[in-house]
Parts: sequence; structure tokens; C-alpha cells
Amino acid sequence: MPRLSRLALERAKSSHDQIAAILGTELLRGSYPPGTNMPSEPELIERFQVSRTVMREVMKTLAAKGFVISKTRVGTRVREPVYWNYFDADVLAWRVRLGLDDDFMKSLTEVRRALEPSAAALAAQRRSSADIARLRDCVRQMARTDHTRQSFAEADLDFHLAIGSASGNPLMRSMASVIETALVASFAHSSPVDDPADHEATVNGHAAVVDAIEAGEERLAAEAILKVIDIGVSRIDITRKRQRGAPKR
Amino acid sequence: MPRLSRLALERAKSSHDQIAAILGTELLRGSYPPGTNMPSEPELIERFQVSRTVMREVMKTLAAKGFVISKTRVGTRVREPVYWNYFDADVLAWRVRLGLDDDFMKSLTEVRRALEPSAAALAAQRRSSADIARLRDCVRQMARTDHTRQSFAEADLDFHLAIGSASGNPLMRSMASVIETALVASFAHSSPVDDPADHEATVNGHAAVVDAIEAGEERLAAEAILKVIDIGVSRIDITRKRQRGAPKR
DNA sequence: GTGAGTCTAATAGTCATATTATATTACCCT
DNA sequence: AGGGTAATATAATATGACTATTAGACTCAC
Repeated sequence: MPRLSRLALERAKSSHDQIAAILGTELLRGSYPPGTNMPSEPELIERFQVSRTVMREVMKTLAAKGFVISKTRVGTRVREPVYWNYFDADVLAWRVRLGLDDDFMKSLTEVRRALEPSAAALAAQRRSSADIARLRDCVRQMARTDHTRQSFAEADLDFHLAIGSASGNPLMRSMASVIETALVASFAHSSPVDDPADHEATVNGHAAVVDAIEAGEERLAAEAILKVIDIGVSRIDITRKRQRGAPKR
Repeated sequence: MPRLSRLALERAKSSHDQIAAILGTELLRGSYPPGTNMPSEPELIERFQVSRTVMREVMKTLAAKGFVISKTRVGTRVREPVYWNYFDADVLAWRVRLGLDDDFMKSLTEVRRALEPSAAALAAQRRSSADIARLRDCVRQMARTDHTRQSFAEADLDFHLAIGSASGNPLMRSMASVIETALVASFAHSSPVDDPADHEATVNGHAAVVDAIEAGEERLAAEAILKVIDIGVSRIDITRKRQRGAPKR
């Protein structure tokens, strides 16, 4: 099974995707202030050296994600950030590539702390045996001792996606798949596998979530997953402080 | 201020948007099973009687929203629903147009019950005076006695958007704007303005949320907004039962 | 037979150009 | 001055040609 780089921001896509990523990143960075116009079609064509067709399809992509809106005779206007679809795999990938600053991580964590306990509680309500089997399997994968940061991150991702599925709510599931992907990217900086004690604690935390779900204990499940999230966050904080104190590169 | 039809599903857009809406709706309805191919470009061109340019841009839009993925020589394949961007204003609008069945409303409510209390709690944490003033103003608007269903729905929408803003979390704000829009559409069926007592209770419920936020009482704010949500849900349930019992049209 | 290489054809991707629709601006007429 | 109208800039749509990619068939050596 070739599950190479689900997390890695894939490279060498079509010219379309590359340009969309470039402009999307620039928009996220604020290079084109909301309410103003993007450069006109001819300018962008000149800049990227592509045909009008490609340029237009890129703009359609950005429009579909809520970044811009094109109107005849007025040009392509940048919309207010409120309308941007942050919950989009591409957008989040662009955002991640821009850097995981503290503010962004904080926002993401807040959303996660809001959603995941609810998802876990719902899972405890429905608790189909298939879902529980899948969750158990995820925990088993996480417990393996031969993990790289990357492989552990993927196992962790699978677990949280499984929670989303087990909630039985397609909207939850959809959000989970997007948010977690971004979150897991942070494992590049700090990972439980760096420390056996941390690893064990993390695995046990996840196992506790499954236990609570299987027992149908909604409240317990919610609390357990909250604990898992907070452990992860504190690890990131610690790592950051340490890096700030003695920057390695 | 021309705030005519923020909720109304606008009509007579470009051929592009119309076709995207049609295909998007069909996808949501399940007319094209995940994993299968969409009709080929020529077929779709034939069906909609548009140029290849337009057809391709429509496909780009659907691809940008996660519905399909196009590859040379294999065609345009429908992706698994997990990847669909439900949290997209257009997608949700299509979904709403498809009908607000019980399952969907339930999913939406579950997400709302997860997110809004957190947003309110965060708002209580930060509680800028500007945000509180804005919220108070929203409540004042809701309290007006000359509301139509539509105008009340918009005032309600504004309130929940303001909560999202006050949370200080751009991701929360972004989700709020999408979810609420769909939710508010349900006011077409049942609205607090139909019953003065209901109206008053609803307004008081919202005011209580603002009070809690102003006082910095996170827990209280979360509980208060949960109550507001649940009142709305029970109204919808009651209306539905009544309609089922004695269908009016 | 089996497997590695090669060819073919189907399909989306890209390009270039022309025409049309629409909104802004400025102008003109009353 | 006001309201309609024409000029104009810009994106929207159309068309047809060419390119790139790759699934699937086909070939051939072993």
C-alpha cells in the first residue's frame, strides 16, 4: 500500500495547481488587501507565462475557495477574509506552508477542542462495533515502537479521522479530515516518539478514549480526548520554548 | 444599505455558476457515485450546450471544492464524500436547495452545539467592548416587533456571526458564517416571530448570552448559547410534527 | 507462459484568437 | 443639473488546434 506522503505537500503538480498555490499563499499572506483588485488577467498571464485559459481556471479555483470574485469590467476583487474557506485541504496546506505561527496554532487548537470532544461523545452514543474495532486498530498501530515521526503522525491522524467517522456525522468527519491534516504537520517539530515515556502516555491517552466510547460514556470520552489534545499542545509549547531558548539552526 | 437577499439563493448567475450548481446538486444527491467517472467533457458539453472553456471551468470549480479530480486519460473521477467541502457557502446552498431533511439538520445542529458554546466562551474570555456593543445592537434589532420571518432570520444570523467575530478566532468566524447561513434558511419553515411569547423568550435567551460574555463568565456564556440553540431546534421539531400531523399544502 | 518493454488511442491539459456581455465612465441632450 | 446614452475596458464565452499523459493492448525476448 503506497501511502507515501499524505502529509507532505506534494510537489510538481500541474501548472494550474502551482499557480493557484502561489497566488493562494500570497493572498493568505495579505499581499493583496481585501477589497482591492488582483492584477488584471494580462498582467498575471505575463507574470506566470501561461495561457489565458490556465490563468482563468486558476482564478476560478480561487473564486471557488472564496478568495476572490470576478466581475466583467471591474476585474477580480479580493474578498474579505471572512469568506475564505479555511476548511479546505488546499487552503490549509497553503497556510501551513506559510508557517505555523503561534496564533494560527492557537486558533486551530481552539477549534479542535470544540469539535473533537463532541465527536467523541457522539461516537460513544452510536458506538458501532466496526468503528470500535477500527479505533482499536489505530491505537495498536500507534503503539508500535518502530515509528518515525512521520509514520507516528499518520497513525495519529488515522485515529482522529476514525473518531470523526465514528461520530456518524458527515460534517464532523469532513472537518476532522481537514483540521487534523494541518495539526499533524506540526509533528514535524515535536513528536511523542522522541521520548518513550511520552509515547506511552500518548498511546494510553488514546486507548482511554476508545474505552470510554466502547462503554458508551459520552462525558468520559469527551474528557479523554480533550486530555489527548492538551498533551499534544503542551508538548509543542515545551518544544518551542526550548527551541527559542537555544535555537539549533 | 441593500441587504436584500443574503439568504435567498440568488438566481440568474453566469452559465458557469448555474451549471456548477446543477452538477454540484446532482453530486450531493448521489447521482454520480464516488469512485466512478463523471460524464466525459464532450458529453457534458453536449448536455449543457456550452463551450469547452466553460465546461472546464465548471469542473475546476467542482475540483476546488473537493468533489472531483481530473486526470489526463482517466477522466474526471468523483471523490469520496469525505473530501467534499461541506463548509463552503456554495456547497451548503446547494445542499439546502436539495432539501433540509432531518438527518442533515441533525448533523448541522450537532456541529453547532459543538462550536458555538466554545465560540461564546472564547468571546467571554476576550470580551472587547466593541464586540459587546455590536452584540447588544444585534439583540436590539432582534427585539423589534415589526419583523417578518426573513428580517428576523437576518437579525438572528447577524447575532451568531457577531459571536463568531467576538471569539477572536478567524477559523470560528469562518465556520460560523457558513453554518449559520444554512441554519437560518430553516426559519423559512418556522420562526419565533409567529408567536409573541416565543419571540420574547428567544430575544431574552440571546440577551443572556451577551450578559454572560460581558461578565466574562465563560461557562455561563456557553450554557446560555446552548439553550438558544436548543430552543430553536425544539421549535423546528414541533413545527415539523404539526405539519406531518396536518399537512397544510 | 511470463514479464519487461513499446505502441496506441483516449482523454484531459494547454494555447491562441475571436466574439460577446456587462458595468463603468463620460458625454450629451433636454 | 439630471437622466439617458454611447464609448470603453474588462471579464465571459466560444472555437479549434495542438500537447501531454497514461491505461491498456500488444510485442517480443527469455
